[in-house]
Amino acid sequence: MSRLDRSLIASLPLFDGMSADELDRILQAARSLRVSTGSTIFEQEADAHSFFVLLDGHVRVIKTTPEGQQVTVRYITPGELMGIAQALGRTTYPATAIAVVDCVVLAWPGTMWSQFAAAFPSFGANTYKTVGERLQDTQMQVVEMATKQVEQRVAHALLRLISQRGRKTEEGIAVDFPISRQDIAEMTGTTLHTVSRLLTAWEEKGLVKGGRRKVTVVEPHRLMVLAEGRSGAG
Amino acid sequence: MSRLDRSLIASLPLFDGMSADELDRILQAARSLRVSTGSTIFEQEADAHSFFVLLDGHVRVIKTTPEGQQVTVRYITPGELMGIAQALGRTTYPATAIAVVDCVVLAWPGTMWSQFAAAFPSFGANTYKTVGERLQDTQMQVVEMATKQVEQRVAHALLRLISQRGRKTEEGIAVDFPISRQDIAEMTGTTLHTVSRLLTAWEEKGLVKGGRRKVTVVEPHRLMVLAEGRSGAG
DNA sequence: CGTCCATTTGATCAGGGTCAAGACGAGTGG
DNA sequence: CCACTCGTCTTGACCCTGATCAAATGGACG
Repeated sequence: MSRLDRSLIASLPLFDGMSADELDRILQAARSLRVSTGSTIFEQEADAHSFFVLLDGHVRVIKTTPEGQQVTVRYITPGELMGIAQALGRTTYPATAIAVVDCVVLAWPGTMWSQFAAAFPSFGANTYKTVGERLQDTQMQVVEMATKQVEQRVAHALLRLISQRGRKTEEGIAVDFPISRQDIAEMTGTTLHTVSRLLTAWEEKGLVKGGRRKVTVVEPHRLMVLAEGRSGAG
Repeated sequence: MSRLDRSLIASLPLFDGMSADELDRILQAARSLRVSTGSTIFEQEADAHSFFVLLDGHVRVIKTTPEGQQVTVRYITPGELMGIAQALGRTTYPATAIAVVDCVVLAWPGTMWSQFAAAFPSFGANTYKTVGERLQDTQMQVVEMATKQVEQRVAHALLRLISQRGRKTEEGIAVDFPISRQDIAEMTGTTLHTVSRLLTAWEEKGLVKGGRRKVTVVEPHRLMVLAEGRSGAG
């Protein structure tokens, strides 16, 4: 295995304020993995042997119910932590992580998490900030599911996708990894049929442009109006 | 104001592993408040001047949408932290907290949170454990809302209420604070009408017993069967 | 060229929201 | 002590959103 260079992680907010020497020490403990599309990085209920940072690619984090239904909890972008069961006081992973494209990740033994947090205060603080942000995101999602119609939820989900993982094209802003109708349904608590119907309707109105495992938002602003919902919109 | 005695907090898990001296130092910085039923302890979007520990009573934490709809995020039990915007890296409260009965709370200036976390590592660790647990609870809730029918969600909510805040009576296990149909609706993302119909139906089957702002679960086990839902239940 | 997967689209229908009244019970003021 | 009022709860009627069932179409890739 080739030596990991500190430039891999130096620019990540997670390691903000750490010296070159500290970064090297952290990297020494890491191993880097290539994960091919569709492979599982860690699995719900499994022993949390490691925690990870995604360097490149995109990861979908899902929870599966006892009945086998899947709910997508979040997508992970390069630079983000994942599988931090230790930071949540758990010994098993609360969800499953699947690479939606070929990925590069760094992995550390789970037991090192508390050492890192103690030795590098900014690392601990940044992790907890991440956890705090995820709590707020998740609470927002609960509010949305409790109060908004499916159409608004799907519109919101699309807007979040393009704002955080969008890529400009000549047609508009596309989600820069393959995403199916089923995937969107699992993010919003609906069915692929409903998502398909919505996207078709929006495409007819010129708001979006679809494709096989592909969505491009043509008119973000009008989609935003839709996402706000009917109250006050006549 | 009378001096606060360390016995008030010594038994709380949050302060586990702290010496008498440390507890005294923490209490010196605290002020205690009595909050009467229905009063607001802190308000969504307001500047997070303080964080709190509930000593006695029950608190409902709600989020209000721009359209004015309310969603109950959680109920706080004695001993729990609340309003810990600082631990989430925020300067404003993400939700509103309302006393559902007369309450006693301790409050500390928000600026002290990071000092506490630094000076008393177990305090910091315990807080983050709380945040982690809430993240998991909230994710569970998302999964439930995405995959379960209203009947199952309401059944689950009731079971959680009595398991965490239940009081045994001769009729069964009652929620030990006043809770209306509307409150239950706001916890589960439905309407008071649907909750009312469900409770009436369950009462006819002998599962629960209702009352004005009061619910008693007579047969937790049968309610649990309902909460599991139809898949596999015939 | 055939197979597999994603997507589309139609038809049906039920869960549960909305609208509308009323009943019930608790607290209040006369 | 009673009448009144307000907030909670119940119940009926209706209907809409979105799930379910079913099938066909269309690309992508081997």
